[in-house]
Amino acid sequence: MRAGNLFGQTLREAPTDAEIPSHKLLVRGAFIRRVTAGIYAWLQPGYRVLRNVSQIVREEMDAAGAVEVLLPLLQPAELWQRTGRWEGYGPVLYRIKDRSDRDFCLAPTHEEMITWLASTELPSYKDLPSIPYQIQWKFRDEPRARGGLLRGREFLMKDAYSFDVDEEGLARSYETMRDAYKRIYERCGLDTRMIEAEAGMIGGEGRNHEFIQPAPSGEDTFVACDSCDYAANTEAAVSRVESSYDFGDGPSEPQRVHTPGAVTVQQVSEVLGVEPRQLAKTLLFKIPGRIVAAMVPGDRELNEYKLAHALGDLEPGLLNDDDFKRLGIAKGFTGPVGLEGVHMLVDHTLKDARNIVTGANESDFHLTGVVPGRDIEPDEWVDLLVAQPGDLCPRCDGRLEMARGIEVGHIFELGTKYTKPMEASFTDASGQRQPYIMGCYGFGVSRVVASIVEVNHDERGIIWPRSVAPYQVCVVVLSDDDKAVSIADDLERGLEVDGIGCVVDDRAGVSAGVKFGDADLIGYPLQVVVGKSFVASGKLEVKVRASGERSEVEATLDAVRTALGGCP
RNA sequence: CGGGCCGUAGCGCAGCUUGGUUAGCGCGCUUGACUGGGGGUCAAGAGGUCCCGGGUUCAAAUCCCGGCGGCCCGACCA
Repeated sequence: MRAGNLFGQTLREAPTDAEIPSHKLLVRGAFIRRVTAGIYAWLQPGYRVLRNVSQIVREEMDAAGAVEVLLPLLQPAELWQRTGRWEGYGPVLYRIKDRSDRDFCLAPTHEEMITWLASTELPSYKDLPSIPYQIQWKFRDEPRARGGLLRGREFLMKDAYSFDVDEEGLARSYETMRDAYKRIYERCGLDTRMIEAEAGMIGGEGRNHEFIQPAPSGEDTFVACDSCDYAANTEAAVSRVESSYDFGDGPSEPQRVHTPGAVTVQQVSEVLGVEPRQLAKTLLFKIPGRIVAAMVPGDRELNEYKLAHALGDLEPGLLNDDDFKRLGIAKGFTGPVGLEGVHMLVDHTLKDARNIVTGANESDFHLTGVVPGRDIEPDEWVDLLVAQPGDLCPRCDGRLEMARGIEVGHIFELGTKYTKPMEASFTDASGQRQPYIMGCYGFGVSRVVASIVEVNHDERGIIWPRSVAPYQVCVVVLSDDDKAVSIADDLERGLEVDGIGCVVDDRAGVSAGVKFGDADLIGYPLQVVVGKSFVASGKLEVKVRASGERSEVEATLDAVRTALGGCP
């Protein structure tokens, strides 16, 4: 490939809308162009990287026994109505009507489609297990697209789905995919961490894990133990709280104190001259048919996912002002004592609490000296806290640390979540119809491209690992001497025979500085310089992009291959 | 959906406060010359619905109203 034939222009400055390194560098290097929020055109080098990542995924999926298919992007509403996700997906689902007013959507994921196909293609237990997968575009009308390729409204995903006869089979499929994922990330030059996670919109009944690439630009926060391998998304993390909420003997019964206008934990603790942790927050939620109170220490956050799980996976909504008015509850002064007709969940760290402060259920008043178990009788003691750095690990005596990362994959044991409502079943050995036991395995292909750049760049540009680089070698031609031109041709041809992509930058009238700048920005793993020193001495200069190391080598294909072998 | 900021040439920006020649600058692009190992120099050019609509005014990029689009933080989410 001649540098002059690439479709695209490198930019010296990144557009203002780009903030994170991968977005800036991918745009500057002419890998991608923004069309509108969250939608990108892939230019030639970008598309090559995307294909390289896809190919690694394909090889590992095939090696793991998965089989590649291709499912439609445009799907009829009926399919989605069967699982309730036509409504459930809400505004994130792109909806379209055809000429006769039938509803369609652009697929945000493909569980419905693959499950619908399974019944006809996998009728017998003899057909199982089966793991179809595809590499296909997904469409989600995100509330906030951001970070270039990190969160797009259109993005490329590898999605695999496993169908098994029973839970044991699912566990095996799950582990097969998990191991394949580890190999894929490694081959892409990423150093991901597998963590426990929330299942979210995909749902499911069993295990689910996220693969996270640690990076400051990542959107996910996770906690990790400093001494064992426990790691979990903050949404799902379990932790042990070290500090005690026992504030000693207090009065023999709660005391009503005047706290005019003090609504927040901060305000109340200032008015009463106590630490925020001596307070307990009582938050009220509604779920169909009842009101729920959730109580946590004043210095801690409530984890709404944990609350939802404690309530049988119903989604609790915070009470609004009208609800408070209707129920006659004093907003800002809610407390557990005397709260009638609500289901009360109290975080288990408060089990041994004594002498704490709560709302009095009366405007401008709080109660001090409250003792859970004596003054209030919770319906349930449960874990309701968002894990914090410094908390103790649930598995060992280590401490949890917090970090940010990019979610580059998410795998789920679904069980029968989709196969039951869609009546997808096979015939077992005894002739009975059974729902498939299903798993699904998402891998963000375009997001991985961005993640690789997040992790592999410097102030000059991208540093692609060889495995995914758009081209592995750039021959920078700085002389129009016949010898220089012909060695560049020879190298390109020779490398291409080996399947090694090579760009020859022989653009006329372009200064050496521009060529070097582009080569560094685009991030070819190896640069080979053919200039006046070659004309004079017959030696080539090679530069390893990652280390910046330069050396002189013989002007032979073998010497260049050897130099390339020294690149990451 | 809440808070903040922003829309002027392909990209980055100035001009707007205080309305008034032909709307400017850098990069990039075109042509020519020089140059030729880290974004080089000189000269000449091309390129604009000043986001859209309405209003005020003799006169609007500039002031007012409404809309659309974008970015960031939060909420939410693979």
